[in-house]
Parts: sequence; C-alpha cells; structure tokens
Amino acid sequence: MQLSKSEEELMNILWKKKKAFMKDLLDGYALPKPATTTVATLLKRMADKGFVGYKSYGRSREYYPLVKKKDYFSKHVNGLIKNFFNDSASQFASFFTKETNLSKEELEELKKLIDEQIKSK
Amino acid sequence: MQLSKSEEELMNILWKKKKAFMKDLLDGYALPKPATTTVATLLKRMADKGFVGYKSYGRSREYYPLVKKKDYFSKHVNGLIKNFFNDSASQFASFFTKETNLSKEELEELKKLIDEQIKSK
DNA sequence: AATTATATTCTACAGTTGTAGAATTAATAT
DNA sequence: ATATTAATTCTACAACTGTAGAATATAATT
Repeated sequence: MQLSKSEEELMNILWKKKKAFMKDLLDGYALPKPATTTVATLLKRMADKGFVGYKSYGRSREYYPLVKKKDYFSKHVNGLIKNFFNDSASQFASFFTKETNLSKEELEELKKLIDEQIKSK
Repeated sequence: MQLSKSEEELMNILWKKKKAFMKDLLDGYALPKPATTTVATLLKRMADKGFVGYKSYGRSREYYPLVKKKDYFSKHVNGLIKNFFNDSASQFASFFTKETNLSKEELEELKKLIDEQIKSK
C-alpha cells in the first residue's frame, strides 16, 4: 500500500532526520504546523502500512523509516514511467530534459554523469 | 484538483485516442474491463474536475481531454522534484540516470538530446 | 413495431485521507 | 507534591475513491 500525499510529506521529514521524536517531526514542518494529533494519526497509519518503525523510550517514541527514500522513490518513478510513457524510460528521459528547465551548467553536469554511466556499461 | 489513480488511467486512454466514445474507452482497457457505469462515473468526476470535455451526439458523447498530457505530466514531475529533491531538478536528474536502468543506447540517445539542449542555451 | 445493445444518470457503499478535539498518561519544572 | 508540557490513543467526520447495480432512454437490428 502506498503513502498518501501528507504521509509522504511527513516521511520526507523523517528521511531527512533519519530518526526523530514527535517533537522533532513537528519541528520539521513549516508553518502553519499541523496539530500533534494529526501527526500522530499519520504516524500510526504509516506504521500500519509498514513505512515507519519506532523504539519506545518510556511513554514516548523514536520513529525511523523502514523504507529507503531511494527505494520508495524508484518505485514512484517507475510507476510514472509505466503510466505515462508506455514503459519507456528513455522516452521519459527525453521528456524530462526538455521540460524541466535545467541550466546550462546543470546540463553539463548531467552529461558528465551520463558519460560515466555509459563507460560503466 | 488532481486526478486519482484510476482517473489517470482513463485519462491515458483518452490521451492516446485523442477523442473517444464510451465504447472506445472501454476498448482501451485491458481485461478485466471495468463496468460501463464505473467508467461513466469516472468520466463525470473528471469532467467536474475540468480534465475532460465532450460533444453530445444525440444521447451519446464524444469525450476529449481538456489538458495536454505534457502539461499534466510536467506538473507531476515538478511535484516529485519539489517533494523529494528539495526543488533541485539536477539532483533529480542525477538520481534518475543512476536509478533507472537505461541501456547504453538509450544513454547515448539521451546524451545527444542533452547536447542539443546545451547548444540551444 | 418489438427486441436488443448501449450510454447516461442516480444511488450506494465501503475504504482512504486530511484533520483534529477529548481524554489519558507520563515527564518535567517549580 | 503540584502544575505544566508533551505524547499517545480514541473517536469523529467530511471529502474523495473505487466500484458498480438499477432504472432509464435511445439507437440499432430484426
């Protein structure tokens, strides 16, 4: 089962912090911060879905991600590619480079990266 | 407002066909096809959300997209980038080239594309 | 004209999501 | 010890989703 939008947002905070108590998570939110109970609900749902775990310290908990951002994200992109580009990653890539406005520098950077990739094949 | 997963699926069929009657849309689905009423519900919701329009022919309708796939998709990717990569498209790009397994040929292709991009800047 | 195949509208219902108050409990500060 | 602060659990509720039956209307076919 997937994370919803707002769960994803929270997950991002957790990924950044690596592990965190409720308080730390709230800190991670921009204003206007959600109610503590809202975050608690999200955390419970995310735990049920198997995306976060926690260690109890007394009556309080330290939460941590159970899935790597990278893995989560890969699945995401693959879904996108499948959905919108008939499963063709290259079609996606071409779309991507055209449609996002990367600066010249960023493009050069990217090109270098791709070159490395090519060499490693 | 956004399209839901199954609405997106239908939207994809419609994008492919450019315009279509109910029957054509159902054709676009893989087995097991959803009930006609299900598709009808989705279409109504999508029309309410402003993603599809239609022309009535007698008692039947020819549906067509009101948003371009490209535009819809751009928003999508930008959301992803914002959400997962602190708004850095290049960070996303680097991730992308590393994590999707493009073949050597596809990478060369992509490199060529990027080169054109660079030249045009 | 009667039958059949189709599309549309209405209604429905369970599951998911966004959001948070009330009650409770535990930790901390005075 | 008492008051305050913080986290957790329970409960709630409206909106959105996935899915489709029933009823209806129309077009096509025999």
